[in-house]
Amino acid sequence: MRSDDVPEIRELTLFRALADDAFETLIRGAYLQTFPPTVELIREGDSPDFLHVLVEGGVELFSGWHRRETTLSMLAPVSTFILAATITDRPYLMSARTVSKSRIALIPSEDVRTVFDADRDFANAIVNELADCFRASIKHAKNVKLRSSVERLANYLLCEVAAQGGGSEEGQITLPYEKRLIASWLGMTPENLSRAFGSLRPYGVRVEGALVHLSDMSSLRRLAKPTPLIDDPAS
Amino acid sequence: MRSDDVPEIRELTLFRALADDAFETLIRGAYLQTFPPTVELIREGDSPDFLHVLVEGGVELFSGWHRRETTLSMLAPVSTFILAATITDRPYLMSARTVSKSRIALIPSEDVRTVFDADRDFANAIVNELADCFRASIKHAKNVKLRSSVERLANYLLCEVAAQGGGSEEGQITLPYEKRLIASWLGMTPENLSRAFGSLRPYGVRVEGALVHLSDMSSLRRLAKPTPLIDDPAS
DNA sequence: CCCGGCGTTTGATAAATATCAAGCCGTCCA
DNA sequence: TGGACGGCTTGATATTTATCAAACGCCGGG
Repeated sequence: MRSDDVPEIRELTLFRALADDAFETLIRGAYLQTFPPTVELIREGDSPDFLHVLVEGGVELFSGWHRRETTLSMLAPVSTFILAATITDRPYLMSARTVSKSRIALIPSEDVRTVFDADRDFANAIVNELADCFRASIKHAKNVKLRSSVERLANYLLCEVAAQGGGSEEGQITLPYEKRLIASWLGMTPENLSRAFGSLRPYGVRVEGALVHLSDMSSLRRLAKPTPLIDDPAS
Repeated sequence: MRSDDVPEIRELTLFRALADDAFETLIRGAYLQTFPPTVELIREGDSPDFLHVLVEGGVELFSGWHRRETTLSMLAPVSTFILAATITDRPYLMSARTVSKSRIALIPSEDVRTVFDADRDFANAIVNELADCFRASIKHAKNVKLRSSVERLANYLLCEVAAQGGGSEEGQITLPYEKRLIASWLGMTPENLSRAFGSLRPYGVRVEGALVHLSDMSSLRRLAKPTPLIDDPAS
């Protein structure tokens, strides 16, 4: 790894509390690599050689089964991925591909396990990260099992407008990636996402390419019935 | 806690490697309680006062949203639950209720966090438990998002027959709990589960109450197309 | 022993979602 | 600059799944 990349990694929540020598162990065998879009980084079923840390760009976690495919997570910097597989040394459950040009740190799994055993702060950070991933996954399952596709889209839009700093009555968001990915993450086909946008029109949702205008968020909220126990990524 | 209950707890994977004094800290404030069936133990949104350990019986983890409800996990002894909420001290994402008479150990969350910080073996066990929960949740999401309800049922039956020690060509299983719970876990209505059983008849599936006979598992397997990355609880 | 309740099944129907097909519209590349 | 490609939309249709209603049967309580 280039030495001027190191401070950047050091700043990540996962590594901030780490003792210097433990950190040194981790990065000794680590790479920081840049990938173009749509590169498959990981194939589900393979063994976890490296813990991955997305430093810049975007990554999709997805899974396939007999001609079907679904997106399970969209990652933004800074996130680790396949932490659970790394820690327990079991095969990946998801594949990963870049959605845009991305910089990714690759840390040998064995080193992660070594430092995990030796450094309590690191172990602590790992556990918190894992717990967050678990909770996110539960929320995802609840979203899919409890709501219709229109309801999922409505809630997605409300989450995005909050994240992108819109008002509480109207707002505007730019979809952060292709609609087909949003559709797949929300558990529907692209055609269905289009139609779902259409059926949100009476609730003040207007789409122009990647731009979405929300002109009546109260009414949208009445339809979406958001709850922190599904929709709040921080809760 | 009654002193003759202690050895039983001590045997659990989570506590086996634990130093004596650390274990003592955990046990000091703990209860072991017996609950009748259908008691609501935890309500989603509440704060995690206790880590729960199911010692005997059965527990359903479920979640509701506006008149809808879904089962996210069925627990058999010995399992912990709401570990993630306990560790990160955030509200429960799921409710829990007993499905049968159950004995459950309740360990104050604060004690769990204290021992977690002090004892490396315990931290290690916690992380493995968490990683397993996370992976199970991912598998659940994949199952729901990638397969139809008939496919989910077919795979469920194959999992059960393997767990209950059936052969590889034919076998018989007894459903471990009410069909409505299985339906809810598989993400369908009870009516639909009935019909799904019906459409598996040509694949050698015959139902008699809680007994299910599988007379042509090869054909069932061709339909189900099981994969360890969704169906193997141990992988 | 009979009764009532609840879980289950079955049927009829409706709603949600996917599939197939075609056309549109950008972008990228030759 | 023309064209090819991929993503998006729209329409028609098929499939999947849910809902509503009724009947059955098991099981526990009076």
